[in-house]
Amino acid sequence: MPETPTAPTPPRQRRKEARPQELIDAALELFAEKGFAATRSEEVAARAGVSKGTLYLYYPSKEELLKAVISQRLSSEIEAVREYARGYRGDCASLLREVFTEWWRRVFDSPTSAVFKLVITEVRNFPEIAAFYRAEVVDPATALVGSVIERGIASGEFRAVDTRGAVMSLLFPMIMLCLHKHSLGACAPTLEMMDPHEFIGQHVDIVLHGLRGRS
Amino acid sequence: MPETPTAPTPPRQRRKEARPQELIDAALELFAEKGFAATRSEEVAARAGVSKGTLYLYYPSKEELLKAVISQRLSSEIEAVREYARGYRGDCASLLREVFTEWWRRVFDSPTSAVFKLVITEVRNFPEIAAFYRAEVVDPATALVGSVIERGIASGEFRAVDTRGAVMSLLFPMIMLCLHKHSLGACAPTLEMMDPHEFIGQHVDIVLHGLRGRS
Amino acid sequence: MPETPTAPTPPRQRRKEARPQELIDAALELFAEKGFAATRSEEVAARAGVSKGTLYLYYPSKEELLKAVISQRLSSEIEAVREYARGYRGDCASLLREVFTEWWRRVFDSPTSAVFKLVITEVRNFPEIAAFYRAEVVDPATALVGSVIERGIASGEFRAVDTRGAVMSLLFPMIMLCLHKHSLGACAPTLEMMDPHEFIGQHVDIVLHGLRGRS
Amino acid sequence: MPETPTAPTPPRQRRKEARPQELIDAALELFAEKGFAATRSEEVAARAGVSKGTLYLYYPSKEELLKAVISQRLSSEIEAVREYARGYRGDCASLLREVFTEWWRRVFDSPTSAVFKLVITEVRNFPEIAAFYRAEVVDPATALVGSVIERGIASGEFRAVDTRGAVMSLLFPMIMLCLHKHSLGACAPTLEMMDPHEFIGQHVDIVLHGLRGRS
DNA sequence: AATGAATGAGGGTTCATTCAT
DNA sequence: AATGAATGAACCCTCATTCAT
Repeated sequence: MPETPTAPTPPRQRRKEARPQELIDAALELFAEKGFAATRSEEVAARAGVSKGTLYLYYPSKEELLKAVISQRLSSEIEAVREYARGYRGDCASLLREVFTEWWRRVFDSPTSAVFKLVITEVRNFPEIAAFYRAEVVDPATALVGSVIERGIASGEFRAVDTRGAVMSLLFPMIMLCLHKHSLGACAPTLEMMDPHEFIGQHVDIVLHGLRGRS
Repeated sequence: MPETPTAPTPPRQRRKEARPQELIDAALELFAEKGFAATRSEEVAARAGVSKGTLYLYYPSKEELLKAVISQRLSSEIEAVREYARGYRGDCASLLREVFTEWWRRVFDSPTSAVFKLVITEVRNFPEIAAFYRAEVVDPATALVGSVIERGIASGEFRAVDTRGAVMSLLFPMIMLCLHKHSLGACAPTLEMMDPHEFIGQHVDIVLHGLRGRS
Repeated sequence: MPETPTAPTPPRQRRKEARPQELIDAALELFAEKGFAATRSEEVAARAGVSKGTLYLYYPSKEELLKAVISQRLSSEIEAVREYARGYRGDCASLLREVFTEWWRRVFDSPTSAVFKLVITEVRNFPEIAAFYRAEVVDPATALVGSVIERGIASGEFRAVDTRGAVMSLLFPMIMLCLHKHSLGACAPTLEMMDPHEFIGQHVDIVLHGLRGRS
Repeated sequence: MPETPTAPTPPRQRRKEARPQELIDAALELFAEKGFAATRSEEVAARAGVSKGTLYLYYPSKEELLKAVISQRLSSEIEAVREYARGYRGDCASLLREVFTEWWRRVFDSPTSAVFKLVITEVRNFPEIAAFYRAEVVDPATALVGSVIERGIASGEFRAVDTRGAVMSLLFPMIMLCLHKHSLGACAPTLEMMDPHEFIGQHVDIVLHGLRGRS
């Protein structure tokens, strides 16, 4: 009796392979919402649709699950940015405007936005996370954006500001947007809040505008 | 006999007046460092130099202590800003530049900087904090900064951007600076980081510059 | 090698069905012996042969365990009396003598005897227990015994005494017997104490005798 | 400046001497109401109108206070009964009827009624109380009432019942009345309850009536 | 592989007792 | 003598983790 060729993996089988991702997704939601310490591992399992014991079949402890959550999410995003920047051709401002409006808008809408809250919240308790985050996220991002701005300064397109500060001026509000989405923004409809996607565009515009011209 | 080798219990001190502030200070440090849930109430007591039981003489529960920490710290800062803005005479950009460089630098250097991390981290677990923070901090701050920018737009000093977004562009990096100080920034010496005080100045400068001229 | 000297933890047993009753039995013994407040929940668990945590798998709090102890024990006895009285045919005095000598002797010998001490001791702290006990035990018992005595008075078999008082004269010593068993009687062999079973018979005899004849 | 001769002891002075009794009274009320373990020593002090520390000036521990409560109350009652019986002249039934109706009614109305609940509740936790109560209360009372009944049997006034049981038939309801007053009776107005004073009279009447005549 | 009953260390909170004032 | 702030052992309950099924 041949299997239907269009369903190569029966549901049960597929389930099993999907478990780690389902657990990570559930954990990210809950850790970001309530904090790592305040989240019970049974809740994570329940949200992933499995029992408490099953969680421990995939991750040896709650702490390892946390590390997996952070590294797995960030790793895929890092790869996405690399891909992005690699193929880019154009001037400095355009690249920045492009990356920010495209990449950050996607990140803001995705579960990855929650990772920033998680990192902010838990780095001090887990040094490994600090090391990983700095090496894999902060440093590459700073280097990428920083080099673009430096090129802009060298070409006279931008004023001679402190590059590191300019990077912060550009990036910090992006991160804050993600943090806000998962903290105050999740508590009740914030009235006086500009639409996040539009804000990203306006913010990049204001900062790039502010970088131009004579100092 | 150089000194008594047995000092089992330091002499009890009766310091009813000073305790609440000492407990709040200790709690803010620890809550911001490890998170509310991961901080043991005994640690807070120990850092304040009292025993576990004494904490409960002043605050009926760990949760009430948290609320006291947040409201007490913010209340005094709110009062400070009010004082600041009340007596101010000058143009829009000057006011903003003044407030930001003076007030935010002071906040960044003070323990209050930790409150932002605490709020971001815990609002979703404690609705009361959300309500308080929105009513006492977010709304007044947005209104204050927003009205200044609107006046700038009305007078033609600024471009006609979305005011709410401009407020975010200005404020978000200030908050991120505070968050960073108590998360990644506290883990190890960050190499590629501009000096916070200088960054505040440069950031206000860039944004205000970016707000000027034709759209 | 006679036996393994290290038996650190007895093997875990999964006995979901039997646990509730075992916990209730252990709790009744200890609550009656030491009082509710003076009994540690860990003691109850230990006497039931489980760990502290297991207790809370079955009862959400010590207080709920107390309520379960009382209602479970009394409910089954109430059913027994109903059964008893339902099928009875005979004169008043005979019914009373029968019920008392049979039913009370059985109760006295059973763990249920301890419930009376528990109720006396804890009603004032737990209003729910008062309501339950009055509705399910006091009122039905008073009604049952009272109606029998009233029939006796109506038929001229008994003197015209106050029925409610006669009920008390009959029942109070039964309850006191149970209380005594779990208080002074449990402290050391009471010398001058008539055998409880014989006392029940003699007491019913004396009171019924005392109810007869002219007033 | 002469003092008023009608107030030889100024209020403060009088207060100090009255303290032990006030503390005992407060403790009896609270211990009987909530149980020894569930009563906080600060509550006792507060009800006696003093501070926590003052309690420990008069009694070295909560347990010693409990013992003082019980022995002090009972000692004075014991003395009262001795006084009563010493001077009595009359037949057996009359003595019993007299003692019961007079003495028990007074006890029922006084705070002493609470001591019975306290003894029942706490004997098993405090062996000293058991010894004291047995030696000073149970044994003398049993002996006194028992000897009267035995004289009644010897004279043919009573049937040849078991004396110890007859004592129990007489006394148990008196004690139950006291227990009830401080447990269920204190929770809400018990509807179907005969007036205690009248019940005492009727009960003695029924039992003495039941003891008479041929067996 | 999956489950969920069982465990027990750990943490929040209470309260008897002490002691500086 | 009186107070009440301070202490810390003890207790209720939770939850990460284990393991019998």
